Amino acid sequence: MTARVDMAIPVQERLLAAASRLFAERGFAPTSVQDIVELAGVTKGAMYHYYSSKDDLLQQIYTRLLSVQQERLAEIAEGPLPVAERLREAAADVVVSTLENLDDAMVSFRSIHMLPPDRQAQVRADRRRYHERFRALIEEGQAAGVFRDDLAADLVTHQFFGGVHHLGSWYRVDGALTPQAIGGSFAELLLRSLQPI
Amino acid sequence: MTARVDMAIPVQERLLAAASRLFAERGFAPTSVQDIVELAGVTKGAMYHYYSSKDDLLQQIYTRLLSVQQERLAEIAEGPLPVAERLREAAADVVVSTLENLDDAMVSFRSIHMLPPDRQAQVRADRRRYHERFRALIEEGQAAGVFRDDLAADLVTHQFFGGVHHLGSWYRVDGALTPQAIGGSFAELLLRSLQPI
DNA sequence: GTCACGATACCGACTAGTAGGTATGTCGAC
DNA sequence: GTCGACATACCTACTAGTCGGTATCGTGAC
Repeated sequence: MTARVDMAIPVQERLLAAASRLFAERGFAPTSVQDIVELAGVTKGAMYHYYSSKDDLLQQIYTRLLSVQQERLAEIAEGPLPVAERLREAAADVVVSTLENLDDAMVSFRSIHMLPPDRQAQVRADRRRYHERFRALIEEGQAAGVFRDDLAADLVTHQFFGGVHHLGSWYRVDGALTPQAIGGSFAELLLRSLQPI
Repeated sequence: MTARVDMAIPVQERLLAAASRLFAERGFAPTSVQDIVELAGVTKGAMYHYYSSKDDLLQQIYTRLLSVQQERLAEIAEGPLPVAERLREAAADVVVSTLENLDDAMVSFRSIHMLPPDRQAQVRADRRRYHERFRALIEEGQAAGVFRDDLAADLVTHQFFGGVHHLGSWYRVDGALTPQAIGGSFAELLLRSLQPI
């Protein structure tokens, strides 16, 4: 089982990648630390050298993804384009970045409740900030009159991110649709649904 | 811990309700059979008398929800209304029925991969049929020219059900929004995004 | 009416195995 | 010689599921 491991990649990264893969495939609880270290081609000693616990691995996965997405959203949201175009770009981008980090994303979306309550709270707070930044774009467009305002921005955001969270349960890497195509379609759906009456 | 249990409700139902609650809250794997029987106010003997395994409980929860939703969708889809109205009703209804069975729904959406592969396949097949029935409504509308047809019906369906699956992570029973209001808004978003250009 | 008797409903102690985590050992670089 | 980077051996807690047993119920004979 330790055969096909690329030993050039640092042990820390191999462990995190292995954990992400297995957590995404089977879920957090049913994946044993033993499974992870075998896939990474090391032993438990190595894992507990770099990470303090199984929970720690989960949190690192979560943090890694969210920091990437938060950065990209901030850059787009603060850009110079009109609000409708910024929202379109932000929507398409979160789809693409989710699909490009699908293991991490699936784990993040499905396994938060496996963290101890305090870690969980922090994670939720981070995600909430992300959600609010996105929602603010919609509200900005509503205030400017370019989006219909008879639908709560919060609800629209939840509905949209639901679609994003759900990507992992149907997207196939070898399928016909590229991440960019899906992102474009999702963004179009969102923009269209916000078009004033 | 066996204090607040309504002993009038049959043991089988109490067990299923307890399992659904706990699986929804903590996930399948981290919930022990002991937790379930304590919440239901019985012992393991009772549980293994009515159910063959922990997996069996999960499958019963799944089946219970899907059969309800499948029936309701079929009734609506075969109704006499114009296709746009049938889609609106179906969309709103799945939101309402999901929120009315939120524990079951969360478990179904999050814990399929905990079932043994053969059970899992059957469950996926059932869900796929549901998905396809819904998608057929969209395709019918596209063929009739009342929906735009430059977006794949499959993609639209996935995006919409993503929003439905995600309901459990933000909906609060004591919140301001009723299930009907949310269903109405979701349906409006969907219909709007399908409006011809 | 009551008694025998078989079935159903349920109890709770037990087991075999697995899990996360730790303690200690090895070894090469500097 | 000591420090980082791992390996190996092991501990303890906990889990799903089993099993022998009991209590209650339904029912038919008399």
